[in-house]
Parts: sequence; C-alpha cells; structure tokens
Amino acid sequence: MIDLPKTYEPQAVETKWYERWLELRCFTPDPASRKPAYSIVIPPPNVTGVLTLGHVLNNTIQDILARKARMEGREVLWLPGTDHAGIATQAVVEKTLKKQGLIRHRDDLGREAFLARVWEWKEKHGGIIIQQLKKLGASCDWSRERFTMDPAYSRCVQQVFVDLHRKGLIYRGRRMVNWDPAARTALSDEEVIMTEEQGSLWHLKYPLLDERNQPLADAFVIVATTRPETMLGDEAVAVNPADPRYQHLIGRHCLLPLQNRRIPVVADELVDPKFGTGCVKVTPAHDPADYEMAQRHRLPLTVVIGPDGVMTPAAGEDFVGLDRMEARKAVIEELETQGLLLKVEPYTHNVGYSERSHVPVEPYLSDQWFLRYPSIDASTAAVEQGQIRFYPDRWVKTYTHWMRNLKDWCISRQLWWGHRIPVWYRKPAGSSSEGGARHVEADPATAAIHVDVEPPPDPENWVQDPDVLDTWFSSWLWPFATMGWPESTPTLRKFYPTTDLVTGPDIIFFWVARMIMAGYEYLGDKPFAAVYFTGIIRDKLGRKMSKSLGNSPDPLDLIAQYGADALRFGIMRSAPLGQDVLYDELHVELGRNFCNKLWNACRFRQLQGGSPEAEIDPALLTVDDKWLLLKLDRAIREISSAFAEYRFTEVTQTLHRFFWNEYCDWYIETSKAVFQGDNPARKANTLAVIDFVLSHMLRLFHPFLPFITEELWHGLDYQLELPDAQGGQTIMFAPWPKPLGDTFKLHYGLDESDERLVDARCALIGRGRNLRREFNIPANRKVTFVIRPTGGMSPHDVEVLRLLLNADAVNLDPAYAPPQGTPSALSELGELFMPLAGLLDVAAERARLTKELAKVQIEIDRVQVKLDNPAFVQKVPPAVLEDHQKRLADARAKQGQLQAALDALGNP
RNA sequence: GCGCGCUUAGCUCAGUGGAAGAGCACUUCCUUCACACGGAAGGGGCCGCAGGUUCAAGUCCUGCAGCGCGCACCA
Repeated sequence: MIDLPKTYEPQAVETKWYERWLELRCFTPDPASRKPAYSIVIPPPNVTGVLTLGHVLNNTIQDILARKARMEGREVLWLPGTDHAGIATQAVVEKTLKKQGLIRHRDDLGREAFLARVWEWKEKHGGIIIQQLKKLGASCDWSRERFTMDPAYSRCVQQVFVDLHRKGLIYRGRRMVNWDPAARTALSDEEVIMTEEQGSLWHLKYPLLDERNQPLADAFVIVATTRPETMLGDEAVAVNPADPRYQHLIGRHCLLPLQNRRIPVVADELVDPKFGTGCVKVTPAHDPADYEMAQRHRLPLTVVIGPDGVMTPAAGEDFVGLDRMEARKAVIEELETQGLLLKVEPYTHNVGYSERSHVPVEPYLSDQWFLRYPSIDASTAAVEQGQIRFYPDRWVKTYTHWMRNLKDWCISRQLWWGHRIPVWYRKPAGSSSEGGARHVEADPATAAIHVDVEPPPDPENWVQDPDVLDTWFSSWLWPFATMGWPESTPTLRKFYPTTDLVTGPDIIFFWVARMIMAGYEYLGDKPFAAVYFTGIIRDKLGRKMSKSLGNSPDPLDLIAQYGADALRFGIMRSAPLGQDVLYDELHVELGRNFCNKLWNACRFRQLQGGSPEAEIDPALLTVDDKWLLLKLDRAIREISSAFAEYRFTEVTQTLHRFFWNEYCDWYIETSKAVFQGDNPARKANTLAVIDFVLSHMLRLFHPFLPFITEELWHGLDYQLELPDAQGGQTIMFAPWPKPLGDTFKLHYGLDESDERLVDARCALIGRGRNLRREFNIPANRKVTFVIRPTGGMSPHDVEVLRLLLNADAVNLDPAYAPPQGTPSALSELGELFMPLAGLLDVAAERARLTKELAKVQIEIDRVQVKLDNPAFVQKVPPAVLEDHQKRLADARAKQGQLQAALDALGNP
C-alpha cells in the first residue's frame, strides 16, 4: 500500500492508467468469447475536427455504458473511428491552399493532385481527435479504429450503391436541387437550414401588352417578390384560374422589364389568390414551384444565376458577372428608375441556408443521383413498436413523421473528396481520351452505362461519373461496414446488432434513421437496440457553443487544469435526460472537488492502518454499520433503476448523496467513535465494513471516474486476492455491485429498525447543533449536553453523540431537572438539554421556543382542516387517514412539550 | 400554419394524486488529528396565468401566455 498524498493530483495518475489499460488490452474484446456481447459504434467525428464539449458529453456517456457493461461481465466492443466529412474537409484544405498562395481554385491542381493534398492533410491532422478521446479516458477498441475512406469501407459503400441501383432504388435525374453556391455542390434537403429573416416584399409593375404587342400606357400586372433579381429569368406571370379579378388577363402577355421580353399570363392552381397581389412571377430555372408550373405550361428555362451564384450572360449585359446579392440591388435600382417599382413592404420570411457554407441555398436545376429509401416499413415499425427504443422517447414522433414523408435523397455531390460514384459512361466511338470538361466525352443521358464496383474492362472507352457520394451515404453503413461487412466476420457475428447508440437529436434524419434503413436492408436486422439522444451543450447564458462567440472552452485545457474525471463528472452531473446542458466551468471545478473528497475519504481509511479485512463479523456490527449497509443497498438499487432508463444525472445524484452525505458526513464521523476507542476487535470490524463499502463504492463510481477509482482500487489494495479477470488486474473488470439481497441482510442482521434508530439519532444531533448555533456557541467550543432519554441508549450511541455534538460530555439523566432557561430540544430519542452555566439567556430561549411553537401550530392547523372535512374522512384510503391522525397526535404532543418548556421559563 | 418540448428557491434542475426537494450560490460560525477542493447551522418558493375534475392538484383535463426546437414550395 502506497501512501496517498493529501490532495489528488490527476495528471500522472491518468497517463499511467491509460497506458496500463492499453498494455493489458482491456479495450479489445474477443469475438470468440462466450460472454454476452455489448457493443457501441462511435458517432464518427470529422477526421480533421478537434474535441468539443459536445464530444466530451457524448463520449463520456458511451464510455460509462461500455465500462459498466464490462463490469457486468459482458464482452464489450466500443468501436471508434472518423468520418471523411466531404464538404467540410475539402473546404478546409482548399482554403488553406489558397491562403498559402498555392492555388486560386482547386481546378489549378486537378483532381488527382488535389486529392493527394487532402490525404496529406488527413495524415497530418486526422489523429488529433483520437488522441483527445484517449485523454478523456475513452475505452474504445483502437485496434478496430475505422475511417470512412478506408479501402474496405469504400468498397462497401460502392457495393451498396451498385446494389441499390440494380434494385432500381438509385436513379439519375434532372431536378431542381438545393445548390450551395459557395461549395458549388448539390445538397440534400436535410442540409438546408431554414432561417427566419426580415426581408422585403417588392411589388413590381410588368406592363401589359395589347394585341399588337405594344405596352399599354397605364395597364400593369403587379407581382410581388422577395427575390427581385430572379425576375431577369421570368417566363410568365401566373394567376389562379378561379380568381375573378384576373380572368381578363389569362392568355394575354406582358412585357418583362429590363429584358424587354414578351411573357404570357398563365392560369395555375398553385397560385394563392389571397397572398400578395394574387399574381406570381414565374422563374422556372430558379424556383422549385415555378419549375413545376413551367412544366405544366411548357415554358422555357432561362438560367440567369450560375452555379457560383454569379449572374450569367442570360441576365443581360447590365447584370452579367454580378453576384446575386449585388444583382438584387442593381435590379431594384433600375426598376425604380423606370418607375416600375410600385412599393416595398417589410416582410418576414424563411430563407434556406447551407448547413456547411452558411450561404443562402440556390434552387438549381441539374443532373443528380437520387435514392428512393429502402426498408421503410420495417424501419418505421421497429421504432414505433419498440424493437428500437429512443431515450427520451418523444423523438419517436419526430422520427415517424419524417419516415412517413420521405422524399428521395439527393446523394451526388460535386466534390472531389469522397467516394466516387461507381458509374461509367461509354464514350462515343472515335472520341479522344484526353481529359477535359465533365460530360463532354460521353452524354450521360444517352450513353451506355457501367455500374459496378469494378471499372469496365476497357477503361479507355469509358469515362467515370465525376461526382462523389454524400458523406452520409457512407455513414449510414457505419454499424456494419466497420465490422467487415459484406464478409461475415467474427466481429460482425458477435457484435451486430449493436446495443446502444449515443448521439444528438440534430442528426436523427441524417444518420439515425438512415442507419436503421441500411441495417434492415443489408443485415435484415436493426443496427442498435437503443438510441440515447444527448442535449446540446450551451454556455451558461443558453447560447450555443461557437468559435465566433469564443464561448467554447478547449476540453484539453479543462482536463489539464482539473483532470479528466472532474470534467466527466461535472458534465454528467449537469446533463439531464432530454434537455440541453448549460455548461459552466464551475461544474468542472465541482467535479474536481468531488474527486478530492473521494480521494480523502479513501485516505481516511488508509490512515486507520491495517490490511484490507475480508470478513465482517455480524456479531460486532454497530447500528451505524448496519445503517450504512442498508444505505448502500438502497443506493445500489436506485442506481440500477436509473441506469435502466439511462437517467445518468440521477445516478450521479445518488452517488453524490450516498458518498458525500451518508458515507462521509455521517458514517465516517460515527466511525471515529470506534477508532478513538480501545476495542481492537471492533476497530477491525469497522475497517472490514469500510472496505466492503468502499470497494463497492469505487466500482459504482468507476464508469464515471475511471482514473481515480483505478488508482484508489490499487491504493487500498482491493485488487489483492481477486482473480485477474475479476478486478485483480484492474477495477475495469471488477463485478458490478448488486443489491445486497435478503440472505445477506439476514446474515448480518440488517433491519429497518436500525436504520430508523440512526436516522433518529442524526435528527437529535441536528437539534443539538442547532442549539449551539442559536446560542452562539462557537463551533470549536466544547459544551456539555444532558439527555432525558425516552428509552435505552448504548454507550456507543452516547459516544457518537458526544463526538458529533462536539461535547465534552453527554450525560443521560432520566430525572434531569434543568435550571430555568436551559435551552432544550425535542427528539424521538429523548429531550436534549444544553445547560449553559452562567450563560443562560432566558429571553433567547423563550424566543426560540415560541418560534418552534408557531411551526407546530401551522402543522396542526393544516392537518386539522383535512380531518375536519367529513368527505375526507369518508373517502380517503385508511392508510392515508391513519397517517394524518398520527401526524396530528405527534404535533400535539410536541406542542405540549414545547409549551411546558416555555412555561418553565417563567413569565417574561 | 402543424407538431414537440420547457415554465417549481437567486441559478441549474428532481419531483407522475396524499406533509414543497437536491446541488450550487447566499448568511453566520469553525483551520477539531480524511478533506478549507473542507465541516456545521440557517435564510429563501401564490410550483407561468385562468378555469375544471377530485375528499385532496406542482402532479390529471381544457384554455391562455412566454421561451426554445423541429417540420412545411404562400411568391
């Protein structure tokens, strides 16, 4: 046994044990094991990312689940890895290269050279977040670490693409998609964030044309728009066919200002007569609804905004080359000059922003690949019927709502970094094989295609689709692609389906729902049994953590300052199920204080000397020992049921209460009565009780506080005599505590009456300490107490009272007659007096007793009102009635005693 | 517009029909031989508002308000 220093110093301890755990290969499970499997796949962080407090919360929870499962005797796989994060990573690398002046645009390098740079970047920065997770204590099986661009993983992604294509679920089509002009790629619907904005509704005047196509002097069609720059691409004005105001316009034409183009007025049901003017400008190439209308009315498409968000030549020479926002201003200015701007109204509307680039998304017509989701019914039913459980379960509704309104998923991205689409188009005969702009050599619309994991045997005659797949199209395979699918590996057989998934509700559609569908489609089984949704970490003002606000602390700094255990415990204690977490560094400080307290509680045990005691002698147990064991039993039961419902905060609260209040504040203090006494057998037995309880407590704490518990486990020699695999090598595999059980309680004579006795004694001590305070006895001054006991009281009890009341003596005297004015307090165990020779303050005692009497009177009144109600007495269950009657009797008795004490003080 | 949360002590939150709770913060006392990263004792709540059900409502029902978050092609 090594001596424990006075203050816990986490740094060296954490490094030492993490290395030891790796040496012992504690995190690497054996698929051949006969133990029941427990598995989690990590939500793969961005390979170039750094650890955030969100990761800390998420991964601490996973680690808690994994460590607890290990202690419960399960074969545990926590499978880690990272995600290639297509858009984000490509953007970061592109930006860096531009900053270094190496390129102006990625085209300057070309695809192959650019990708080489990205891989270089990945090799350099890709390991950072993994190293950070290790600092946190994450017990991942690093030998199975995966990356979504690993060759085997890529092959798996391509195979799924090919399969879904063969099933007819993947198709290519020309559609209006969400376009990110900054990243210059299509996005899925889920990657568009709708943001409410204060905009304007511009009312524009389009001159009406007469039969000879001449503008009428004073006849206009008024359209309202939030995006005036798109008017350059208008092809019609639409009205509702049933709108009586505009019947005369249908079939006529007006003049599109600035472009001087003749456009028709069409009738379409889509137009809401009640909104705006009831006339809608139709821009087929730049609005999804307008595109639909254009198809119905066979209108041409004029593209005036290019893929980079800059106006095209079709926008006219006044506007070509302008950014879309500049073009808006210019169009408005020009219309105003021409007197065609009727008015501008302030208008609140929703604008879609790219989740990645944070620029407004542009509806853009392009050729893309789409997926019609597979295994929808099985996936919906699994969650609805509870084969997959959500915690908290209210997310089930969100999930099923989305599943019932699925729209095809746009899976192609106009990027280089990612899984290239395994589709090749046959070049027209006689074309050269020189590289060039995309889609020049083969027309994908008409060319023969080759869709396969393997390229065509004669690659020179084919050209591969240049696009890559959405990153989520690889992530949705994570639970099984990481385990070696499509091979039937031992890992896959043992650990799929996984047990728990821990993630944020913000990716319920992106990831959770899609993983479920992929799981049913390819493994015929759910990918996980339960999903725990964490809250979002916010600062103490409720704002999201963000780099620009500078309110996002670096977890590694916190670990360096307070220790990983402190950070874990602090975060967990403030993270209620289903709600956001308001982070405050104070929580981490409290976590550190907690660790220090635990450290010192164990140090107290160590200072008592002696080696770990194996056997508790039931005959030598004090009431305090029994009380503590019963409290331990209760704590274990509470912790088990809290864990069963993933109520981690409740677990930490119970641990806190049991350890701090019950063990430290009461039990340790009472044990001093034994340790300061002269009964060696009893001392040894107390040590045995402490060792029993501490060894349970350390195990209960281990999932939350892996490092300090391991250090203390060995520091107190609890590993001695245990088999290697059962806690002898590491606390990680020590058996998870079970409730004590009836046999145990019978053997040790644990009875609730012991618990009640000690609780009553605690209450008595509380009364006594209160007297000290009320009469301004300094905490360090010893006084004498006298008790007029109601029953028997053991010498041990008296000694405990003496210590905890900081008394020089506690005298039992059934016939005690206190001097007038002696402060007193009532308790179940007897009346307590604090005689203060020469310091009696009759007035103070009278005031105190009067205050007490007032409190009792409130209680009497409250219960009396209920009992006086005939309906109450008649209808209430007997147990409740008895309870109330007892309350009244107790309160009256107390009132009598207080009154007697008050009378004894004499008149004021 | 539809849906889902939340509203209880100064703060963060428990409390799922029978006496308003915890942690932190606050006040006062204490360096007593585990711990001042500590101990002890206190103060502090029309449980968002209004109705209803019930012998009994923080708890169940109905409205309303405020805050937050999803979903939705009204330009």
